Amino acid sequence: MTEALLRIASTRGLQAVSMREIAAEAGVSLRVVQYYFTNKQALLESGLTELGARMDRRVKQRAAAAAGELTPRGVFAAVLGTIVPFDEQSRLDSMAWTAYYTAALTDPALAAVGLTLPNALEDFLTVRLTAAQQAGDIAPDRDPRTEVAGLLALANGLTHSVLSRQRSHEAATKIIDYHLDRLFGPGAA
Amino acid sequence: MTEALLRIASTRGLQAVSMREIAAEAGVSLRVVQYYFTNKQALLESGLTELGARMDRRVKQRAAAAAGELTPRGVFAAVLGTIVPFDEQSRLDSMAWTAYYTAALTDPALAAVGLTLPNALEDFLTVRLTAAQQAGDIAPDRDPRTEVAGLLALANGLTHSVLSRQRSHEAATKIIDYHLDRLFGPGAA
DNA sequence: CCCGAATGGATACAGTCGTATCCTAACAAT
DNA sequence: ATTGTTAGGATACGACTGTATCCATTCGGG
Repeated sequence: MTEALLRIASTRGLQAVSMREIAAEAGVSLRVVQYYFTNKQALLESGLTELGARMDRRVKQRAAAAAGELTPRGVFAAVLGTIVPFDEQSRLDSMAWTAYYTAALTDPALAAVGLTLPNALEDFLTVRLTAAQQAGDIAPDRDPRTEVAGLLALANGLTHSVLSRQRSHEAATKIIDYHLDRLFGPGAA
Repeated sequence: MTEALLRIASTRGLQAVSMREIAAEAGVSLRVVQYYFTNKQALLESGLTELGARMDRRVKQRAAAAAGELTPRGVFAAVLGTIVPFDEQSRLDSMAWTAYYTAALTDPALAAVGLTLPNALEDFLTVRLTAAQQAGDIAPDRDPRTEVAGLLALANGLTHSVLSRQRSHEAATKIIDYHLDRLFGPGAA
């Protein structure tokens, strides 16, 4: 049901999401949609929550795949590489995510839910980078939080250019790797 | 009239834009809105065009203010510094721009208009950076287009974090300057 | 057995949407 | 002076929206 919502949001936009459209997409009656989600607001929030859960799942999946050698750089490559859409499903999810992000800019209720994950991500990576700095993996004159903010902003910006088909996933990944090389590269300690 | 449209789009979102709302905001009757813009589609496109014109004006204004010493780095600082919102008006315009960008992801008609300026910007900066490279201002092993793409993505990502009030304009500018230092810094030639 | 809760189909309601139509004015050119 | 174009007020239309109501099932515990 929430899947039907996200399918519509990612292909036709959040403004095309109506209770009747979701009912049709999910193959149920309007009443059923009303039954499981009392409000449209509740429905929208459930979509955002599900989107966050998917993102979380993807990061963990990717981290598990690259397990064993979880270097600080590996963690960053996994997380940032997950933000930029890399297959059709993650592209669709990114579309929906962008739609939600934009809606949240003018809808405080959505903003509260939507900012949770990005903030958690920034905190998580900052902790990791601070630890990496103390271990001598990156130069001491770098400010971990600023670096993390820059990398996340870069990943988000690249996501946009990938979504609008200005750039391929590979091109975006190369740019990220380039920046990670700079951060974790030689002359770090 | 188009101003009324952008005022609504930037404060209440593009989905809150209706012909009647614009009429009320502009203090005219519904018929007048219909008269000057035959379609809602035409109305939306006029808003996007106006938004691009404003952005263009701002860049030129900033370039003129920093005139005289138009180093390659100065050009980049001016352009990227203009992308990240720096006052209330540019913040509102960025809000509207984001709304349009998102709408364009699922509306081909808007995408055609909306991709013109970003592409022109990337081309413009790439030409500048290529020239700077030939003049020895940046290292020969850098790929100008890739660098430009990375910087624009960074500026766009930072814009988002500024809009959602995760970061101040000053913090964003500092991150950009840091990256420009790296690109144009010593050891370039 | 049966009765209340969970589940869901059908339909109705008031509002908003984009668009179209009908009717005045004003003003410029013939 | 009349005619045509530009400009705009008032209102109507059908489509769609979120939400509410009324009713029919199904099903598990008393």
